[in-house]
Amino acid sequence: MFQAPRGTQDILPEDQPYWSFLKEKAEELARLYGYERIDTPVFEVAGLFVRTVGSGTDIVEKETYSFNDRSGDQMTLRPEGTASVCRAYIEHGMASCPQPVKLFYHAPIFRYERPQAGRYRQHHQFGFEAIGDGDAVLDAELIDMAWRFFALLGLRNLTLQINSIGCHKCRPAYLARLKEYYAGYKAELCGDCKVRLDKNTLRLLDCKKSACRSLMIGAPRSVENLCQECEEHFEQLKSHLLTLHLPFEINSSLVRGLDYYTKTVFEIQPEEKLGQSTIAGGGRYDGLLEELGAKPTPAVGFAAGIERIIINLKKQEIVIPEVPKPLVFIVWMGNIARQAAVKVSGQLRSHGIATMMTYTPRSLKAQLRQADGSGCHYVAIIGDEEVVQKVVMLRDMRTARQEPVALDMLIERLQQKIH
RNA sequence: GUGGGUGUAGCCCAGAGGUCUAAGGCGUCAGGUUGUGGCCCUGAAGAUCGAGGGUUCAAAUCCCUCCACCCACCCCA
Repeated sequence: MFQAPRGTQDILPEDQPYWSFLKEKAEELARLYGYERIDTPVFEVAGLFVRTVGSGTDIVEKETYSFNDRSGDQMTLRPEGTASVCRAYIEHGMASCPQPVKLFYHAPIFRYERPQAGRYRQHHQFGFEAIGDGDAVLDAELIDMAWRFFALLGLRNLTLQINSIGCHKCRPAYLARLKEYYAGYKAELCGDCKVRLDKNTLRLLDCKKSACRSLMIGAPRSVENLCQECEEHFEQLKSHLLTLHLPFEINSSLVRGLDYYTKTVFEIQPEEKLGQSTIAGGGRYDGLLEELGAKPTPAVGFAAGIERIIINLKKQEIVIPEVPKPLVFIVWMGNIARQAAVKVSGQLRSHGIATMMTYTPRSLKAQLRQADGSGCHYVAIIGDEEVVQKVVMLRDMRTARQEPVALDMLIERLQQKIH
């Protein structure tokens, strides 16, 4: 038997209300902050991600789904959303639009990882990117937007952590200091961190091993090693966040796994951690557009993981709006009545009235059971009697009352019921 | 990629070498007379016991391999 590929999942009807709910709220959020929808291809030329996310990152180094197409070009299923949006911004000359250009998307994301709770090989993200403005006000607005998203969804007990990791001017010096510090304790570092020392110095800061964590306390902090521009930016960001009453905390060991971040980085997590905890993360990426060949263009963005949000909505038992059920279920007895049922169903639907019906002959009892299970508010019963009298027996399943309604009055009557 | 756990019908699960021709609940379908649902009752369908190999007179039950899922690490949404 075939199964869905490892780390992927079918989204069944019972879960769809969560997905529609989230999409609605994301669209509401986008409207609220002036973001427009963009969709980009599921796959891109492989080099796009190598260039932006970084060749040394885990995402690019060992997690991509890549393939050669029939002409031999190397393609990659997108492992994140930002690079594609930036590519589209450049490709369509959006630098000529009023800046910043604010775009949002929701898209499947592919990463070849070992699946576990809240971590899949195909997962879905909402992403919001604001390209073309470097002011800290925009960072603050974006963080405010991320925070508001979860408020709109009704999620409680979240934490907002921010940090600044500097820019291409001040970061090299900071990294050198950090490396120098840790090099002095090389013998005490865990195996992973010995590798990080040379390859990914920033990540030394968020190792979870207790020995490394105690070293982290004395480590130089990025926020204390910013250049003047970055420091001012960070100060302004904090001030604007306070103005917006956002309950942020500064986490100086917050770093992100993509190379393109500069200055602001932030994450939102549930207090009660279940498995993979981060439900949204992002930051500023002032060097990314330039890296792709555009003139220097500042930008900020964040992404939120849909599956992880749903896990938390369920955990917090948040009630999702129900998807409405059809209004009418038509049941019938006998071949002549069947003809009438087919005709009525067509007429109802032509008038926008959601209708279900029985197909194969069954006992009236069985049909009513099915109608009951369908959740339809009304059942229209058609038998020989009704056909002769040109009526249907319209039964209200909630009150269990029923009355004959003339066929030519049916639509009008049902439209009244809707209001 | 590393380590640990689990794997019995669509779902939840009993079962711990012969009494398993695998039990129960939910769900599905059909009935409980002649045109009426939600409760209740009856019945039916549905399982090569994750797959393959082995041990044994005998395996869902023991062993090995593989696969999948779950959990942690790693990484990230």
